Amino acid sequence: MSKPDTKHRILDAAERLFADKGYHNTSLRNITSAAKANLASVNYHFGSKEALISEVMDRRLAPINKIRTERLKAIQQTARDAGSPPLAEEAFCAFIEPMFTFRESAPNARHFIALVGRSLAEPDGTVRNIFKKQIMPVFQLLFEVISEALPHIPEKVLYWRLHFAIGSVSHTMHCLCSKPMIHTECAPPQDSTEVLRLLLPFITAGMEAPL
Amino acid sequence: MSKPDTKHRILDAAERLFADKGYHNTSLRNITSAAKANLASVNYHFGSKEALISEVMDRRLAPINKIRTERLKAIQQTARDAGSPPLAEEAFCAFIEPMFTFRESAPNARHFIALVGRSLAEPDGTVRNIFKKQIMPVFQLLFEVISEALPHIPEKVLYWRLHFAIGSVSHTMHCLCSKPMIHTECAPPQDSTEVLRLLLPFITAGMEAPL
DNA sequence: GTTTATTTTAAACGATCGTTTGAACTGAAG
DNA sequence: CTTCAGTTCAAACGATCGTTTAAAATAAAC
Repeated sequence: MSKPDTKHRILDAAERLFADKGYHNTSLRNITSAAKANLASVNYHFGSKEALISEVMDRRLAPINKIRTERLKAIQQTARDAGSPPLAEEAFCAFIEPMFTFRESAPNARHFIALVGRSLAEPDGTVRNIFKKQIMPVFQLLFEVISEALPHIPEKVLYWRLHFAIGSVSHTMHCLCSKPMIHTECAPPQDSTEVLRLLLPFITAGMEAPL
Repeated sequence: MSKPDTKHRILDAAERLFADKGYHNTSLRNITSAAKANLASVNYHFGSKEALISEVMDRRLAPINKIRTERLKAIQQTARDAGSPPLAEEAFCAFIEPMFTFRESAPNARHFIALVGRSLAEPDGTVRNIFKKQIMPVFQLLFEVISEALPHIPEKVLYWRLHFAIGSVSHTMHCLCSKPMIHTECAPPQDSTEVLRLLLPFITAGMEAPL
């Protein structure tokens, strides 16, 4: 951490500001002044604003997606060895839990989670494509495992249900940081694992719903 | 439509561009040139960019939310008259279907649906608050009806499940306009009512999931 | 200590933003 | 025809954007 200290500070500040105000509404001057760095240092260390957001996303998503992939493949292998289908709930847990775990792992980690939660809804292709590139293989694998878990459900139905589930997850992730929508009393969860324990049964029941 | 023709053209162009590129990434020059209007006409007719997006949202949301409210109140009244709880699926249908119906009602209506779907994920408070102001009473009413439909489920659980359901809905609404996430073959629905018929059982099963 | 390579800095670049201005145009009322 | 409110228009406002430049500062190598 001796030399590229500036780089880290920029990444941290960018992560927080992108999550709070969005990509287009955050200027490089906002970021560099928050990071106590010179304006030109962003273009020096990263090349461009787009390369910066790309690196902001990648440094967190890569390890998280690695864990997700490992867990999903383990579930797949265990089920095949046992000759019985995997559990849909376990598959979704493997997909979702790493995000919640990371969220609690560091004081500023929740900013990134909100950023990721918003990524799929980003109207601009820049952010969305960066996120898609990272998440697509995991989605594919998740879809595989879910297909094996629920072989009686047609692929097209499964596709859309997975789509709905992703909506629940991403909406939850970026809402855990902001103000509650309906009831002020219900909203603030100190420990987000409580939300995970509510989210998993919801998704599982939806996925397994009768046709 | 004789005099304020420009106002309509601006609203339509703004609706499409805000949905496609987002609020901050769409300039008034983009809008006025698409609407074949003068740059200053936005500030003349609306006052500001923020007042414009507000009117873009309101002119569609107001009638849709009126329908939703009427249907939800009718469900509530019918159930109370019959002395039996309402059906959760009917309540969600009353909430969701008007959006899908509107989406198919005009060739350009789908742009607005995408805009609304993104609104809750907007990092900027401007757009989100405009949308919240319109949607909050409907959310409250929906929560009421769902509470009566599922009285055995604790309020806090119900709150979060409704939260998850809203995530599914909004994600679906803004994704119906863009590229599919996973399978190219599954995605493009000509008639979005097919998606509604898949979405409702998913949400209902999730809401009614065992504790 | 001198010479390299790396990083930081202040200043400026051209472009675009939302908004404002004041004159030109419009069409119906007097 | 003249008057006048309503509308459109070209032009400019100051501010901010992402990026670039070239010099200054720092660290590393010899």
